[in-house]
Amino acid sequence: LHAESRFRLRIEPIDLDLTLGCGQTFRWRRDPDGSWTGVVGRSVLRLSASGHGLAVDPMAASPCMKKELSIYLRASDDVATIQRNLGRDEVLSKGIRQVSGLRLVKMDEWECLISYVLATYANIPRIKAMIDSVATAFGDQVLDGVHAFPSVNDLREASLVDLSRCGLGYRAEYVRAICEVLGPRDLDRMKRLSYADLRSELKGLPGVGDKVADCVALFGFGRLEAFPIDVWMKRALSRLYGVAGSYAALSEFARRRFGGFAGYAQEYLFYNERSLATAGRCIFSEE
DNA sequence: GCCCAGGAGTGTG
DNA sequence: CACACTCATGGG
Repeated sequence: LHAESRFRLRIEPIDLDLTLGCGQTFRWRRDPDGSWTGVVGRSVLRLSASGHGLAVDPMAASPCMKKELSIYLRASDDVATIQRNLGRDEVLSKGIRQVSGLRLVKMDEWECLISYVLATYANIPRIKAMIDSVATAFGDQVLDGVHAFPSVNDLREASLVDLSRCGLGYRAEYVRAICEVLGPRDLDRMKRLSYADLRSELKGLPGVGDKVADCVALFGFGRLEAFPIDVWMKRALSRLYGVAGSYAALSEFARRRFGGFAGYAQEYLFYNERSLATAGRCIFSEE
């Protein structure tokens, strides 16, 4: 690890508040000046808006950080095409331009899996605290007070007691069990599975049900057709589309309605529903 | 102190 | 398949 100077990343459109603050990823914090500092792989990066992209200040740099960040922020996603596609939806059509800077992220598969197992039945501030605590306890320090997310082997060596000390509650047992069940090459192999097969294999892991499996498929494995449905999405689907029912039924609704970019639609709707609850503001409304 | 959380697992009707 | 109950804990 060595210090490196600031560089630019061409990526457009992107809004850091929307992308890093919407609750899809948990290792970023917003600085008072509007920049965001977080951990990607073994790099610690400070991002700020700059012209047609981002200015990146590496606080701790790793060899492939530019490529890693580009992948992480899904720089090659053609947001204009995605929005044109989703904009055919009557509900999304009106306000979709306001969230054009909300990009999905593509996290490391392992980090994403554990993060969303921890995310069950907890609020976002607590999820961040749990993940920071796990990283601090078991991950390599890459900068003063900042630790990379622990590898499979790092966590495999952690005892259940030490995991519990991170404030994970009953989730500690899930993490331990996943370390036990998951073979060293399993996640790599799963990258080649179809969405349906990937989903069903993820659901075979302890602590992974319908919703977590879809989150990991979307934010970890980059399957844009995945449409995670949590309490917020149930509210959104009920309020905006008048639909309710089982996970399978709502999934089928989303698949037919939003198609291969359902994941983007999900994050737009998730952000919208949460900002309605927390700030009383919303972009999308029912017909 | 109370409430609830980007649910999952298990048991029962 | 639908529902009920429990799970351990901390941030708001």
